[in-house]
This record gives sequence, structure tokens and C-alpha cells, in this order.
Amino acid sequence: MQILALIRERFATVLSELIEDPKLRASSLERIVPSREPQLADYQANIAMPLQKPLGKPPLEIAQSIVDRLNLTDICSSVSIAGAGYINLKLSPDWLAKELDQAYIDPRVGVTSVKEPKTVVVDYSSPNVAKPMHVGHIRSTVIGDSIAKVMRFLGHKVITDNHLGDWGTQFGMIIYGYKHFRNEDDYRARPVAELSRLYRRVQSVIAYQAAVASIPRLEQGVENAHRKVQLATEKLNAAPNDKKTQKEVAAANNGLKQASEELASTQEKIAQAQSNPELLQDSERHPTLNEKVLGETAALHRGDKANLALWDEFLPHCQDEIHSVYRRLNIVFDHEFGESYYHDMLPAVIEELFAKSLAVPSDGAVCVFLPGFDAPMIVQKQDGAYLYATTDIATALFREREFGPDVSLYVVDHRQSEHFNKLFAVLEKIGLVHTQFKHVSFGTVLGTDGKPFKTRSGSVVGLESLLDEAVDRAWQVVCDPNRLKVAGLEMDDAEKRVVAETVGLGAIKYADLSHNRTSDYVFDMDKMVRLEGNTSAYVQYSYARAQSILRRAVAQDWTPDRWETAPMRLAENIEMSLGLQLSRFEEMLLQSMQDFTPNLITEYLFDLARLFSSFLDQCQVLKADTEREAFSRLKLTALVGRTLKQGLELLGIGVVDRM
RNA sequence: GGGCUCAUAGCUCAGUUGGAUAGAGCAACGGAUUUCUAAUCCGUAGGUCGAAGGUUCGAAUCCUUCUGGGCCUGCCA
Repeated sequence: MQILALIRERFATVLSELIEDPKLRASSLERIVPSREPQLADYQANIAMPLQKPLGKPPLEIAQSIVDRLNLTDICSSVSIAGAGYINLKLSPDWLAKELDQAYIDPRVGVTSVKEPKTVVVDYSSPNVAKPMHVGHIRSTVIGDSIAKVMRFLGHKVITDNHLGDWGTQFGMIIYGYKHFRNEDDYRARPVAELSRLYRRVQSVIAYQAAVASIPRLEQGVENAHRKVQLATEKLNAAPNDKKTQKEVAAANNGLKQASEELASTQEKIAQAQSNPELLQDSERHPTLNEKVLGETAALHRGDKANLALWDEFLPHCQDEIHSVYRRLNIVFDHEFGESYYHDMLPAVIEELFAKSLAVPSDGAVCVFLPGFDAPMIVQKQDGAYLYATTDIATALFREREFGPDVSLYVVDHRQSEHFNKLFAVLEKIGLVHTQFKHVSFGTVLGTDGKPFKTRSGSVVGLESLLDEAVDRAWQVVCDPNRLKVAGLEMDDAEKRVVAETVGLGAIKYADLSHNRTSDYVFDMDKMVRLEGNTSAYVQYSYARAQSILRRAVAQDWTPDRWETAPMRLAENIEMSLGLQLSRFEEMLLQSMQDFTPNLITEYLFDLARLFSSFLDQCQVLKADTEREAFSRLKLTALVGRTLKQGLELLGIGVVDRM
């Protein structure tokens, strides 16, 4: 149901008589929007004011001439002019009720399929398989999954692909660790845990060695910063009132502070590592470990039999682990073409780049220089190894052959935006002009300390235990015996488990999706499982209340077949508001996919749930004055429930009938 | 140095692409209940939209400058 589109059509016929310039007409139509002032209007047209100059008439006069020609009598109960020239529309409750009657008999709750479906590839999640998954992975996974679901629901042909990091340096780490540090018994008993331990062990030695190696550079940096401060201070003494010099001193001091802090924190890391005898011993016995690991990786890529055999052996275990997470999150991909899948195609990529005069040798590496970028895109290293940029090009070429997408989305965090800008520039030069590439970037997941989770440093909470914790807390709140008793819900343990799982996982997903994806977001378990306010639990709870009423209706013999065919009526203001919100479901979905912002969906669902609560507060459903009224309200309740369920489903969040 | 990005209520965040008096949630305060599930509803209070200019009918939103964070910046992904 697209009421806005219908209203715009009506305006379009009028505007074609008043405005000659087609561009001006189009921009005017876009100024017809859902009202920002629900008290005054349902929809508003802000078109008269900007036409003041082009038409050379006062806005109120323009607005009046538009209103005079408009034919909206079937749709609207009132069309009025207000303020500086706003045209305010109020929908007719009778007309809206009929539209909702139509939506009700539609399994898609009134959402039509797009007229021109596009083939859309969504690349999301894409973890490195050998590293344990952590909170940092959740954004790409949850946001990407939701975008894919919504696009598919809207009628597009969607292909999801989990671009697994199954071929990178981390395998060199595990292979090296396996060769030197493995505990055979542990490996046999629990391969994934052992591999993960090996990864961490190797990784921490490399981090330690890198920290030690960086000390001279950091010390030099502090010294340089000192000198800068001295120079700037002397300059300031010579000219105490020069503002530019004052700034220089401040900047120099700031630089010194930063350099000192970096040195101090690195020294602290080293000190911490040195209190760990096992790590020190590893480091002594395996100097320059990073190079050795790169050597193992290079050997793997060269086709070294032993390493390849190990890779073949490790990969299924690693995949099992991440698949168990996806199973739990209820996420299924169409494809999982990991990086390794493209390995054989990489030489051809380099050849093609040379053939098209895009690539040039530089400092022993192969680079693509691009206008507007300081640094080139490096596609082959000095040692001959390929990089993720190379793989990304190969992937895009493969997807072009295989799927021929109109749109290709990369749901990856914002730190890689420059990489994608370069990638898209290269792809265009190669000739992939048919596809619209888009980096759907998102902010960093921060800890409660406000600092980003860093894959390579410190102890990171594993994703699995995080999910466990959320479910655990959901259980404590939702399945509290006192609460269930008061609510009159008797649940066995099996039902409780389902409820806790649904609410707990929903909390994590919803918290993520409800933030504007472009901003950084603080992962705070305490807040998201509090189950109050703008949370998944509130929306899920509203759904459960709706189901409860429908159950009670059946119990008093008001089965759906009796009221489903009855006409809906939007008599009370709150019913009208609720109906209006229901009618905007499709518009909202289209809006949210315009720039791929799922937070519009959570916002919509939260608003819908709140309106529903107000409705239940103000209107009796089962004890309505007349049966006719009760039937209408039952229908409204059912439609709210279905819309909530459908909306949550598009976010990858489930519902339960009782909670 | 260059580039990207962010700054909105005490806290966490929205803000429909430039529209009317800047909105929610949490926290605070005051009301409502023999509940169709109170995980609720209604209300009060809380703001120099980081700062200063500019663009125009109109700016949190656009342009410039400044301040302060975050990120990226040739051989990780």
C-alpha cells in the first residue's frame, strides 16, 4: 500500500497544468511527505513556498490554486492550507479502513512487489574463519541479513554471499602453531578449541614482538615531538601574540602527548607480556615469528602439499564453528565462496589489469594508481603474494559472470571505505559499468569504555558467550516465576527456553539495527536486555498481547471466520493513528532501502507497538459496545500483530505467542 | 601532511535528504490499575543542535572557517 504515491499522482496531474519545467515538477512532488505534525495533518505538501520565485506569485496564492484543482475527495476528509503555504491533508477514515481491509486479506499485509525487480548481491558477515568470532562481527552479519531479507521481500532477486576469510595470514598462524605448539590430545578431542588456542598463542607472540620492535620508532617519535615543542615555544617567545604560533605550540604539545601515550601503552603491553613466562619462552624460541608465519602462508598459497593438507583438515572444523553461530542466529547464506575459491583466478586478474594498462610495477610490487588517491591499490606484493584487493576484484568479476547483478552491496565497516572507493574505481575502469556498487558501511562497535574492539589486541569476548549471556538475562527477566504467575502464563521449561532464546537474541540484533548504521555504537548488554523502551522485547511483547486477545476472542466463540470479513472502522482518534501507521508499512520499507538503513524499520515497529499499547489502553476490544465494533477492533489487532511479526522477521527477529 | 567521518536533553540515540513549536527511550518527578499480559498508559521537567560567519521564503540538515574526538593513509583484512 503506497498512499503517498497515490497522493503524488493526484498532485502530478495538477502540477502539470501549473509548472512547465519537468524537473521542477519532479522536485515538487518529492516535497509531498508524511506529515511532521500529526496533529495538523496526515500528509503535507511543502510545494508552494519554493514555487514563489519560478511562478512569481505569493505562496498562499499558489497553494490555493493547487488546492482548487486537486481532486482528493475520495481519499481525504480535509485539504487545507496553513502557515507559510503548507498544504495539509487528512485521510478519510472510511477510505483508509477500506484500504486496510484489502491489506488484511493480503498475506503480505499490503506490501506490493516492486515493478522492476533488480538482481542484488549482498556481501556480508565475511568473518575470518580461523579467528574466533566476536562482537565486531555482529554488525555486518545482522545489518546485511536484514537488508537481504527486506530487499527480497520487496520483490528483488537477492543473492547473499558470505565472503569468508579462509585463505589469509591467520591460516599461516594456525599452521605454524599446529606444527610447533599443538597438544595432540586436545586437538583430537576438541579441534576447534585447540585451533583457536593455537591462533591466540601465535598471535600474542607476534603482537609482543611487534611491540618490542616498535619501541625505537616510538621513542624517536617522542623525541621528535619534544623538538617540535621546543622549536614552537622558542618561536612563540619571539612573537608572543602571534595566533598561528600559539596554535603551533598547542598542536606540538598535543603531538607530544599522543606520542608519549602511545609509547607508554606499548611499554605497558610489553611489561604485561613479560609477566607471562610461556609467552616469553615462545618468543625466545621463535624469533621473527611474523616472517615465519608469512612464510607458511606463502607456502600454502604456492601449493605446498603439507600446508595444503593441513588447510584442508582445518577448514571444515573452522567452518563448523562459525556455522553453529549462524544456525543460532538463524542466518542462511545462498553462497559461501570464501577467498580461497578465487585463488586460482588471481593471476588472470593481474594479467587483465596489465592488459588494460591499469597496473604498473612499482617498488617490486604491482600497483594500480588512481586519480584522487595518494596511495595506489596494491594488487601483488613484492614477494609475489596477492592481497585482498586482488581477491575483491576477482570476486566482482566472478559475480558479474555468475549473477550479473544490478546492485552489489558490501556490508563492511567504515574503516575500509577508502579501500572500497579504490576498488569501485578499478572495477569501473575494468568495464563493470552495468553494476551499481555500494559500500554499505557502518560504524565501529565500541566497548563501554568508548574504545573500539580491536581484533588484534587484548581479550575479546567471544560472540557465542555473548549470545549465551543475552539469553540468560532474557530468561531471568521474562521467565521470572512471579511475573509469569501475575501474567497468568504457565510455561514448561521447553517453552521458557524458546522464549528466552527469542527475546535474548532479538535484543542483540535489535540493539544493533536500531542505531543509524553509520555512527559508532556502544555495545552495552545491560541496556539492550533491560527490556524496556525501544527494545525488541517491547515489540515482541506487543505482539504477544495481540495474540493473547485473539486467543481470548476464540475462547468466547469469536473465531476469525466471524470477524475477518467484517468491515474495519476507524472511529476513535487512536484507531485512526494506528491505521495510518499500519498503512505506512510499505512506504517505510522502501524508504529504509533507499539508503539501506534498517533503523527506520525498528523505529517504525516501536512506534506501531506504542500506538497499539495506547489503543489497548483507550479502546476495549473484547468488551466493545457493539459486536460490530469488537469485530473491527479484532481485525485491527490481528493486522497489527501480523505487521509486527512481519517487520521483526525482516530484521531476523522472531516472535512468540506468549511471553 | 592529505582524505573520510562524527559532535543534538544528564545518559543512549532519532531526525523521512532544506519545512511549521528539534523528537524518542533511559534516568527524575506527578498521575492512572478489581489489567482483553503494568514489560503498560497519560502528564511534567529537561536544548545556544560544538563555535562563528554565509547561502534563502525557511538551516540541526547545504557552503566556508575554526575547535574537539574517531578512522584511514604503498606491501594485513
